[in-house]
Amino acid sequence: MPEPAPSIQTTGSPSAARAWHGRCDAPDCLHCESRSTSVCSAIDDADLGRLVSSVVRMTVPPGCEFVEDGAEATDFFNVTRGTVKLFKLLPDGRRQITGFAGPGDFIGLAGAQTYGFGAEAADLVSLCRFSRRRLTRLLDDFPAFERRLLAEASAELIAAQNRMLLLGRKTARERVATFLMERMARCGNGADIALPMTRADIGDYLGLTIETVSRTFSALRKEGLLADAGPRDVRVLSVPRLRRMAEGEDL
Amino acid sequence: MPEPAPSIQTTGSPSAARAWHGRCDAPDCLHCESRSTSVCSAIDDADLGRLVSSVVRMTVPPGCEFVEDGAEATDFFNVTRGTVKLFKLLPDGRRQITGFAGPGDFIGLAGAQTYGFGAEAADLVSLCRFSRRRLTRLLDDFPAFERRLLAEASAELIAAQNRMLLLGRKTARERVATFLMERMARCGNGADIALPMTRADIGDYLGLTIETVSRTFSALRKEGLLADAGPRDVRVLSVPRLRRMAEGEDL
DNA sequence: CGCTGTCTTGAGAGTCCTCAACCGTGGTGG
DNA sequence: CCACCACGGTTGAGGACTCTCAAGACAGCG
Repeated sequence: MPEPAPSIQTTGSPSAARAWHGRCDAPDCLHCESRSTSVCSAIDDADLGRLVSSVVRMTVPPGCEFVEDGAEATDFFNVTRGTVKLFKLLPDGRRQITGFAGPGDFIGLAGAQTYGFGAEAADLVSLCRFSRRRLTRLLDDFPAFERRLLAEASAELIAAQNRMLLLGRKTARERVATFLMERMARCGNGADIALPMTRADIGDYLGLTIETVSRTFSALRKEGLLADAGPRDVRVLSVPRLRRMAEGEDL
Repeated sequence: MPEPAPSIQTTGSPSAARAWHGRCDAPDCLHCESRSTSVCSAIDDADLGRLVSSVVRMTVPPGCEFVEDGAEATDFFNVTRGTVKLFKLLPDGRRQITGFAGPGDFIGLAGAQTYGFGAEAADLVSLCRFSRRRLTRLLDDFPAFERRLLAEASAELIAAQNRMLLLGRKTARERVATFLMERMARCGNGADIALPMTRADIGDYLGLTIETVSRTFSALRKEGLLADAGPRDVRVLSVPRLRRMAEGEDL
């Protein structure tokens, strides 16, 4: 934990927000970058006024932990920019990253009174914040919104089961290959993949150590499956082989 | 796969059902064993007629795989008795059990058109089956039902995150200890725990091999944390120590 | 230019897996 | 009736994959 975890910036505290964001946007749901992909797509343009009044837009600097495991679950979030790390900790510091949330992803499906996980910005992140009460009212008034949230939760549940298969039964190579396939899907299925997280993050995501992640990347490079494509990007040279490796039909 | 996977018995085929169940109950939601704990509790007694007409009651013998991974998701299930194994497979046969569903648990939250997992009865299981279409109609007509389903999904998501922490970061001892604590909670928090699953199932649930599970049980017995309490039951002799071990504050 | 943080690579160790043998139980059929 | 087999569980020996510890390269930044 190197950084002193800079505080959260919101539209509610304009001066502080300026320090980070340069300027302080009022929420503009109609022209939101994530309008079409997020849960908000379940609400018609005509009803967006209700949404705008329920939301606070925030900008969060890298390293900032804006959800703390065990804290009271007062708010829910929608990511509109950047990447968020969701994680759980053991008392001795071991960490498991349970997911990376990107633009359009909803954070905070807890049900319980307290969060069951922590959340930290991996890079510069923009969020929409809903208070628990306002969200409940939105659910009451917009059944489609609730339906969409249920669909979201179901999809996440499926993803979680895939992650369990990975963590419980896949080898290091298979894990890294799966991770790269996942990233590819998120980066538009091009061969070039952005990795906005550190090796430590990847390791904690895949249940491996930094060193094993690094060694596995090196091995894949040596085998001609992977190439560097920038300081924080890699290029997949053989998608089919990588896919087969991810599925466990190892070579 | 030793058994020829006996076919599913439903109230729709009474004679076959008799072969397993002895008799063939029509669904009686009002007096259901799981009335209070399942998602059905979100529907008032007065509206139970709608529920009864949407449900088929089934009895499934041990070893029967009644949901196949990748198959079209036509039905949803509610467990009323017994234990169901939910799992995912790799092509070479490696298996990860993603959860054990017991009485009151809902199976099938997929969202997608196809199941993302398989389901198999661990012992003699009773189920209520909803067709996808009927369930959708129930959701439309009973908002409380949908709300309850969302809560269920959220709770499962939290559980899934805990399982990721276990699979990614816990040692074999910690995994087994966590498993026992989970089982204890499910068996009413008494010191005696029922284990209706085999060592292979436990291993596939915890991301370990049969042998490691067996060895770990033996070690815990030798250390005085555990004792046999029947052919398929164990007794926890020191709940606090087991809990500490499960949390990762290992000894 | 030194500092810090990230990444890489190597050597050795450790946990868990693989392979194998053995035990006890329950069902089956000669 | 009992030998026989299938199955689940236990235990041992050896091996493998990944982790731990350590050192060094590199980039960003004060």
